[in-house]
Amino acid sequence: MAPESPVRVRFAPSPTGRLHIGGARTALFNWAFARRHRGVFVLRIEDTDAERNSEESLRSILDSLRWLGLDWDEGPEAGGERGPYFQSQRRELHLQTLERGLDEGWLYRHFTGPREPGAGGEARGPRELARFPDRDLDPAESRRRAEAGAPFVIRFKVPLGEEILVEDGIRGAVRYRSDEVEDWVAGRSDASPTYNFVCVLDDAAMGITHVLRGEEHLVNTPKQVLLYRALGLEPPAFAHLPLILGQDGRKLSKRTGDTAVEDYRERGFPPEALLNFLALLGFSIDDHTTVFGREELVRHFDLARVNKAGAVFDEDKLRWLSGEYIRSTPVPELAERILPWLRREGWFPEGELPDPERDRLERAAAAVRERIQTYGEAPERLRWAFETPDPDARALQALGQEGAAGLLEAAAAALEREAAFPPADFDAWARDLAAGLEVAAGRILKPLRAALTGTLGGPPLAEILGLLGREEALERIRRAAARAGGAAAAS
RNA sequence: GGCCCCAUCGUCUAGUCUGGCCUAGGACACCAGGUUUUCAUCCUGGCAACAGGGGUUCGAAUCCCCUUGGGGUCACCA
Repeated sequence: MAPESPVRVRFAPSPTGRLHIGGARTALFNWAFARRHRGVFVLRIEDTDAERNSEESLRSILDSLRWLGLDWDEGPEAGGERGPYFQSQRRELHLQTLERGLDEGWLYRHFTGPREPGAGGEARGPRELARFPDRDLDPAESRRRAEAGAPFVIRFKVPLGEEILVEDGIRGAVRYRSDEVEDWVAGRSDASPTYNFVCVLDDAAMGITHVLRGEEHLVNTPKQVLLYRALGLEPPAFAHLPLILGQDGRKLSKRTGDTAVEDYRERGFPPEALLNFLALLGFSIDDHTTVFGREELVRHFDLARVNKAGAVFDEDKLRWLSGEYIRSTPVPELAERILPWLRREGWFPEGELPDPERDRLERAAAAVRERIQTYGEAPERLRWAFETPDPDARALQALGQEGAAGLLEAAAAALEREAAFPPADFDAWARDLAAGLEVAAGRILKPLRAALTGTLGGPPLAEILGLLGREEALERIRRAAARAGGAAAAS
């Protein structure tokens, strides 16, 4: 792009629901494109569907964008010179332009009977495009009937026999013949303008230079290009992003799984991971870079590197990436991140944590860091530490082993004798203990683990001991010893 | 069905524009082995793809055509 025409892109969601994964990816690519070209990223709210709009949706969308770290330069709560940023606030311009189109003859009133329910709808044949006789109605007559109260919608009078060339930044040249474009509705019977109409007016008013949007909009493009022509305006550059597909290979929808960004947030995916994953859907930096952050994305973002084919949303890969980010998070920060989930279990109080609690939290974070892929998995991995464990089958077996009771008693006694808790060099301590009792280390360690956590997996014993604390640990060991096979201890 | 888009491992992709360096590279998943007191992490190895057919060319994953397959869209929703 020429330097004198700075890039201006926009993300234009309608506040009729939470931010969808597909929308987030569109926002991300627009954001990256703007940042890459030192341009402006605009957020515009398409709130023209009064029926379905909600304040709650708007809040949720802004929230999700911010959570992902996608900051907008102009838009709600950011302001800007090219506002308003709520579509509904441009109503005056929209209505005036509707009038103008009628006057200039590129729009016409289509007088409808008592609410023709959509001209077509179902599978339609080749030439049954929406063209209506009112197209050629005398303007004066048209006005007269309107004033007489006859119901009508306003349609775009698609010129016949024209070629419409869309130079798509991702797909290249896409050609349409205007004869294949229907006389689309620009103004509803209640006088409100429709999406295709206002979208163009707003993009023009806001000086949008590049429109990057989902492929489902590709077929809208010829309609919009025709409108730009009628308006005597130069259309922006278009680029249609490949669709995000569900496991079934179709456009991602609620049927296939979670589709809202908030769903992933609630399940405890780090925003960096979701962002990274989204960037990988239809884009790649090179032949080997998989894990990268926003800065790197911006540095490398290029429409030429965006794919044409749709991409299946693979949650396994998202989970892996998420685990990757968690493992690279420093313990104190990870502690902070998983805290909300642990609080939800009632394991930590609200408010500032006192030092002992903070220490416990960090030990907990360290214990799960390499064992979870989402923050949401932390509680299940840590339950044993905060609640009395219920030994599982394998743990029971370990506890029932010959001599388990005696070995546990011996371990408890040895632990009690140690000045430090847990022993400074746990491995050496365990070795010595095993040697003293003349058994293999595993004979002691397994039941110990079972007694402490109720399962045979989990973090290293030293960490378990540290997290539990001397008192609780000893109590668990003794309690388990009392229940373990005591008779066998003698043998 | 009309129109439009697309087509490399099961999945995300590199390579395609600017044919040869591709006996097609990386990642996820899966399988096997190793490290680890356990689980996990980590390391090593393995499995696995150019949809099919015609051209063009000395040479095609790369260019052209056809077929097949998949998707999008056909609202007074955006």
